[in-house]
This record gives sequence, structure tokens and C-alpha cells, in this order.
Amino acid sequence: MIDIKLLKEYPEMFCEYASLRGSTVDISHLLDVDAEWRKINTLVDEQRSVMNTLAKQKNIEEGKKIKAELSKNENLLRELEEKRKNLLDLVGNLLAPDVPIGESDADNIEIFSWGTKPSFDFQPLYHDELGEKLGILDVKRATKMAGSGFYYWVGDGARLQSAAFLYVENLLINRGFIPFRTPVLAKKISLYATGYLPFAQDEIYRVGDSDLSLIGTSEQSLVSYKMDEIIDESELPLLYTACTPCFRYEAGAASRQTKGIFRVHQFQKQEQIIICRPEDSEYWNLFCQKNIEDIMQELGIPYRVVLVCTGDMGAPGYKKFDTEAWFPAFNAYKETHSNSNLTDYQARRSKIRYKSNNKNNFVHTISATALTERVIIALMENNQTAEGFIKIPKVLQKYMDGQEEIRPQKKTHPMQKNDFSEMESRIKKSNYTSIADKCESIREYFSNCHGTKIDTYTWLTMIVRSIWHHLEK
RNA sequence: GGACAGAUGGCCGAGCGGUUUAAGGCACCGGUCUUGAAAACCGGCAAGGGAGGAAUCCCUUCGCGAGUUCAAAUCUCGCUCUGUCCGCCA
Repeated sequence: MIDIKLLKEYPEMFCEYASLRGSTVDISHLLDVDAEWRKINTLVDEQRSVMNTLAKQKNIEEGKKIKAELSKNENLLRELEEKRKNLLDLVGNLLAPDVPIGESDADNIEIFSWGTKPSFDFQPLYHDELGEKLGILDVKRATKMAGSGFYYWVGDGARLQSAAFLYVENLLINRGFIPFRTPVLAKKISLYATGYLPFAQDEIYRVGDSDLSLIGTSEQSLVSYKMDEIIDESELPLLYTACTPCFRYEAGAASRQTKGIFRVHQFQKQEQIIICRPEDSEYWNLFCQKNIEDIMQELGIPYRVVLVCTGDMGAPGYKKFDTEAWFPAFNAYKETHSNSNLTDYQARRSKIRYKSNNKNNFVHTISATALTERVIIALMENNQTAEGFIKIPKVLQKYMDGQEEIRPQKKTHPMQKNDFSEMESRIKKSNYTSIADKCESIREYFSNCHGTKIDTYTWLTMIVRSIWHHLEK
């Protein structure tokens, strides 16, 4: 949400921003509604004041007279209030002066690139082909189980996934972040507070006819953590990180460009959230970018950074960096991270303020990806070998018992043979009245096969039969 | 899921139709006193909106939403959440 006072002061500026974003919000209509709202608001306040005075004087006659008119105006005020709010909700944030002008992601400006794109003397495989060959990524069975847009990590794939998230979470903790595990269901108010409603309406999975939806990002659960609170200035900044699954509808997304698990309905994401003073948000925006780039560099994935243009920004964004990993099989850079300074846009909606010199101000929020599974599939494509193996980056090896490479192995660990005789004897050693002690027929069945080895099926059948027999009696 | 009880400012807690513009206490902030601190005393201390150059004035908010009334923290209904007991359960 933007500051309506600012809008009233600089309506032309907001109209210009809206057109740069490709937004269709009618700002002059909003200003008209606001003026009307203000007029009625003043009127209602005055009538309420009269009403309060009459009530104090116990003036029943006069009170009755005004009551009807007041309630009519109150209804009108409520209507205008809602209209005003709905319009105001659609107005996008201010834009940083250095945001490039453009209509779509094609107009984003590359500002940095790192790493050498791998040159293979073989045709590199797509991550899903590679994953299937190695038996570490199973899309087919997931589709059978949950539909298109889902996938299983299996064996070393599951380990690689955990390793990457553990590595990133540790890195962030070491840089001052507080780690969270958050709910993945959220009320509508939380989605509104973070700026996802009403804009991303069609992206959100609703749960039945309840008020709950699956989160599309832990930004929704982490920013809402401080909803309605006034934070003491000395506590800022707050650095939060969470690793959660994220759920997105992604209607009609399938294409060559989204092959494999590039765009899916559920994916894991490690998020960076920073709640800070307004004057510091530019700094923390870059801080998050540094974290992203350090992670990419340590993982050895070539990437580039683009400055997102006006048309690709989304309503809450003031300034946004996208980081795009190099995908050899796609032969393209593709978005893996986004890092936005949302200034006070979310804070106004979620009413997160801080107290400074006894005055309450809205905080600024930064929302940035730290890691998603897209990074892991970029890693798979970049680190594949001629044999179809995957080299594991040094930083992840310690989270995988030192494993250096993923090969098509059925089992990585041998089965253990244990002696469970102590565990088996526990029941025998306990002193209690069992069914067999109580029920003659059961004892009979079991005494018949005493000393004979029988298989589990026969054994279970016997138990069922004997219980049944007993119940019939 | 069922039964009962409850929800009041940063916290505790009184009020249960009209001098409550929410008592009192704690915490916090400022002051007096003190070498300094503590204690004591004095003062301040919620959020949001509107009008105004400002001082200031007005409105809203006692979990949330509706209703009754000239008047609601207080009465009625619905919802949410918390506690206790029961049921179910990783």
C-alpha cells in the first residue's frame, strides 16, 4: 500500500509510475472517491459528536431524530471506505530512479555476469533427463501420484537437495540471519499484508472453503510474523530466513522453456527477509545480493544479474535484482533468484512499524531468494560429465559424507544385519495378562504349532482366526 | 470433534447500560532529592483517522463482526482465539 497523502500531493507522478508498470489503476477516480470519502467522513464525525452530546444529556427525543440520518451516512461512509481501499490496494509502489524502463523480462538490463559457461565435448543433458538416468529425480511417478508439476528427489538426489539447503542455511545463519520453520498455510489477511492479494489471486492454492491457502513463498509467513507490531528501533534490522515448500498454481505453464522441473506447483525455497529502517533498505538490498552471489560462486554456477525493468516489477517492488543461472542444456540464462526492495509497501499493508524518538514509522522490507531447487537443477546441468555423472561442489560434499560425485548406484549403503533378540524378548519378559492367558481357543491354536517354524502370513491368519473364534463364542 | 470457562492498554487487573473522557498496580520515560544509585515524591505514558499554520479540537477502537438502545467494555446473536476436561491422534 502506498501513502495516500503522497498520492494526493503528486498524482501525476503516480500516474506515470502506473503507466510504466503497465498498470490500469484509475488514479484520478481514486482521488475523487477519496475526496468524497473525506467529505462524508467529516460529516459523520460531526453527527457522531452531536449524538454523543445528546446521549450524555439523556436527550431521547433529539437523539432519535438524528439517529436515522446518521446511520444512513454511516452506511454511505462504509461503502466509500471499501471502494477507496480497493482502489488504493491496486496502486503500485514508487519506483527507484535507476529502474530501467521496459515492458517485459526481455527488457531487463544485465548489470553483471560471473563464471565461465562450461564447454562440453558432448551434448549436455537437460536436468530431468540426467536425473532420470541417474535415478535421482523422478518426474513420471510424481505425475502419476500428484499430477504434472511435481517431482520426487530420490537417493542421492534427495541428499543433494538437503545438502544444498543445509549449506545455504548455515551460510545465512553465520551472516546474522535467524532461521525459521514456518506454517505453510496462511490466512488471506497474511497474503494481503505481503502484497500477494489481490495481485496474485490466480497463483494461490486455496484449501477447501476455508480462509486458508498454501503459501507461495515463506515471504508470506515471515513478514506476517511481525504483522501489526511496533518494533523498537534498537531491534532493527531483523534478518529472517526460512526453508519451506512453496506452492504455486502456474496455470498453463508447460512448454519447452519449462521442461523438467523448471516450473512446478511445489518447490523448496530458502528465503531471506530483512525488516529494517527506511534509510537502510538500499544497503540490505545489496547485502542480500552479496549473499546470493557468494552462494552461486561457491557452488560454481555461472550466472548473471539483471536489473528488473518497470513492466516486469510487480506492484510491491521498488527495485529488484534478478539473478539468472546458466543452464547449458537450455543454452540460456534462466531466473533462479529475485531480490526486491519493497520499501514500506508491505509494511503499510501489514502494519509493521518501528518506534523512533517516540514516533511510529513504517519499516522497510527486503525479500530475496537465497536458494531454490532451480539452482540445484542448474548445478546438475553445469556439473554433468561425459559419463552422465554429476560432480558435487566442494562446499556440499561435507553434507554428503564426503561424496564427490553422483553415479547411477542402486544402493549407496549396505544393509545392516542386527541381532534383535533382546528386543524380541521384551514382551516375553513383561508381566501382564495377554489374550492367550485369557482365551482358551487362542492358546489352543498357538500350542498346536509350538516349536514349528511358520511364516508371517500363516501366523497373522492364525491370530485373526483365533480372535474371531473367540469373539463368536 | 464435544462440554464448560474466558478474551479489557506493553503487562497484571477493576468495571458488567449513563460522572469511565477505562479505576488501581507493574513496567517504561522525564523531573525533584542524592557524590552516584536506590527509595520516596511530582509529572508523562495506546493505536488509527479527520479538520487546522499552530496550539488544539473532533471521531473510531475494551478479541472480531452484526444487532438492541437516545446511550454498550457492560445486553443479544454469530465468528475467532485461549484455558480446562473428554474424545481422537503423528
